[in-house]
Amino acid sequence: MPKLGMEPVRRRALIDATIAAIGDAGTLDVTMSDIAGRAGVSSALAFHYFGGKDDLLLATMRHILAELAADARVALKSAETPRARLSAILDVNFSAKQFRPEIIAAWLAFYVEAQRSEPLRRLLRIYAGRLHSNLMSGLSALLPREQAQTTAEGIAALIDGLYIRRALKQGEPDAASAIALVEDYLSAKLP
Amino acid sequence: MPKLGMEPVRRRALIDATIAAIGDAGTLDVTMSDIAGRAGVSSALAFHYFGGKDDLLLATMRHILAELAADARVALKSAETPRARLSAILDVNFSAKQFRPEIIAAWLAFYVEAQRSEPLRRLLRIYAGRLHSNLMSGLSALLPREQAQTTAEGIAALIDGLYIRRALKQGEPDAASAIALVEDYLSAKLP
Amino acid sequence: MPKLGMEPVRRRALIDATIAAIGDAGTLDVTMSDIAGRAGVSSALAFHYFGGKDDLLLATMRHILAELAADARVALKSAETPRARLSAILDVNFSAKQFRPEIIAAWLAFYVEAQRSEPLRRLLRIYAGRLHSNLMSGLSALLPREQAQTTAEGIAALIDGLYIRRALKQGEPDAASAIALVEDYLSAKLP
Amino acid sequence: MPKLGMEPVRRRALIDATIAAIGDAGTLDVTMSDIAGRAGVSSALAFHYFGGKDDLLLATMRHILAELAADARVALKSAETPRARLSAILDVNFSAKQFRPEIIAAWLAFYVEAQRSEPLRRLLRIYAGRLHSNLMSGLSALLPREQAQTTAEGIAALIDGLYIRRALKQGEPDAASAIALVEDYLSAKLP
DNA sequence: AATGAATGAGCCTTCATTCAT
DNA sequence: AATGAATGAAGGCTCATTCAT
Repeated sequence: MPKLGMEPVRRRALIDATIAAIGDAGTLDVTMSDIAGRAGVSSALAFHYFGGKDDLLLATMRHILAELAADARVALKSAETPRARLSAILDVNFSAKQFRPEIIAAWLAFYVEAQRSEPLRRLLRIYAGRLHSNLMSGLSALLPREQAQTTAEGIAALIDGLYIRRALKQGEPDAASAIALVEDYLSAKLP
Repeated sequence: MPKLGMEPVRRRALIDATIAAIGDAGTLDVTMSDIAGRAGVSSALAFHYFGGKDDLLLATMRHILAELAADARVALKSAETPRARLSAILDVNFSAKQFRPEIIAAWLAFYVEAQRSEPLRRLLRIYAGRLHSNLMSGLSALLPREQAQTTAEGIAALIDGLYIRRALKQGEPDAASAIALVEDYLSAKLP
Repeated sequence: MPKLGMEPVRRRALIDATIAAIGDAGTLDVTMSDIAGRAGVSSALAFHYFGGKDDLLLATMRHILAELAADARVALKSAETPRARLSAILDVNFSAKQFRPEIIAAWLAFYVEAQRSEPLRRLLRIYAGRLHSNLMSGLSALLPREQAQTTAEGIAALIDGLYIRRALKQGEPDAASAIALVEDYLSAKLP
Repeated sequence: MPKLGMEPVRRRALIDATIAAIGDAGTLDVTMSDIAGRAGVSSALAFHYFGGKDDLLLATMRHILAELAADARVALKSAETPRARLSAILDVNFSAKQFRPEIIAAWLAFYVEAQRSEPLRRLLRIYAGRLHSNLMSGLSALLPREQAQTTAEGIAALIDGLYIRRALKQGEPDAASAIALVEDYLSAKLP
């Protein structure tokens, strides 16, 4: 029973289904039919709205990054000191919403795919740039320029490293200890 | 004209071809035909020697890890202080032989695949364990147990993070600055 | 705001769009969506007015043939001798309006399709019959019955042959030389 | 039960099956599965040997034209006068082997497709050139240059026209009357 | 009068895998 | 030891068509 204004609803449902499918499979190697099935529509509709598999995947990654960016924006708004900004960023990156098996799996899968897809690479680079500048917004008040840069890179690498290492473990991700590890790094670096 | 004793030669050629193929593609999503073609044999031969694609892939990962382990063993043998052991480990992980685009790509691809393949996950866990104990063999003499543990985990995460972040860059990997970053971390942590 | 009396307007727009689409594609293998898009309406409307793709195609061919018949009727009206009738027929068939790339493409495509579609075949046969009788209306005064028949068939085949051979050439169709060729044939046949 | 040296056998079977399929359908719009099924193999094999549908289609047209060229070569070899050469060409073009429903259907379908496919267009142009030069090899001894050219073009157009008009008829093609028509044209043109 | 929403069916293509030789 | 021959299964994508609004 066709209704009007379904487009945004379907788009969102398909993106959510894509994340779920990738989360289950641990790869981008999921079928359009699977995704569409999870969203409760035919695969043809997914093509109708997104044009093709690559586009759906790209839209999905874009969605994930947009959520992350929105969360970060909110968290930073209530941080009152540079040090608090840093903790806020970590909290967001390892929040219950982000540090979930599905999101982690999608994250990794997209990283791998980025080696082949220029648009995807661009997307991830933008995210990396945003993370870096967010980190610098806290670090540059606490460390000399050079050291701030190095530390920002270190934190970024640590975050990605902690994400990827999750792939080897089973059970629920342990955000607390991940955060603790990065905070420990920060403590060692800050005077 | 069939020759005798070709088996080890073919196996090695196929594994090298697999690494090359994965390196070019940036995924495990390479065909057996492509791999066999690169090795100069028919794809049927790859099946003959390895049984199937998964097995070939597993053998390839095993080979990469074995090389890494061998390199580490050699490097640690000539390290004379605990601190030197740590640097030796870093040097090996970011050596010209390991920190190459192909190996990096394979690494990532296998990490992702590990989410689906138990044998692969086991393999990577063994490597992670080995890295951890290698790091501890240096750290436990320099830091209290607890701190040594945390630092070892931090370094391991940093290494993986630096590997994964390579996927976003182009051009040759910059081993020197990767090492510098980890060494900087170490300096901050060690008294 | 729905308007009244839109039906004939839409039907005509859709038929014109069909000719244009076939002309561009060189096949009947055009999508209803493409056609509807060119006509500025939704594809559902095309179904509403024509019932289905085959019906739209048939209506289009019918339209082309009707135009041709109308042109022929006018041209023959002002022809005063049998010989003039023949030239008039040729002029119409190779007129700027008929001997256009789009029409030629449609023509061929429909001929091919006629092998599968009985209604289409009937349509083309009617056109063939009309052409034949038009030609006879000139020839029978100039040649004995038998010879007139043969000549009419020859001219008809020549016309179709000249149309089909256009498919291999590029650039604008050269009506003049086509007409010259048939006129040359006529001159040879007429005493 | 795999045998060696099957390649040429399969290629030929697939080309024959393609002609048959096109003949039955009256279009190039036949499926690879249908073709492969007729040839008694899986569709995957058709891809294996030909690379894709377009390539198989092209190979099929090439095959048809090669057969025609071979027949023409033989027929011309035993023609002893210029006039005999002309009749020989007609006999070949309307021989029982060429003027068959399947070949006619394929012919037309390829003509239509030529509007879209450059390689196909090139192929048909080569055939047209060959027919023209064959015709000129007879005509240039019988008519002044200019007239010979025109006549060659006329005959070529007549042949194609007679082929295309077959699409409207049913039952077996009537080669005799087709030849008679062209011969009549020739008689009128030759002194 | 007109369309957005939705889908079933089908096609091209790829690939891991098998097997007789 | 090595391969040519062959295929089943699956996936991305397209399109004519329907229907409630």
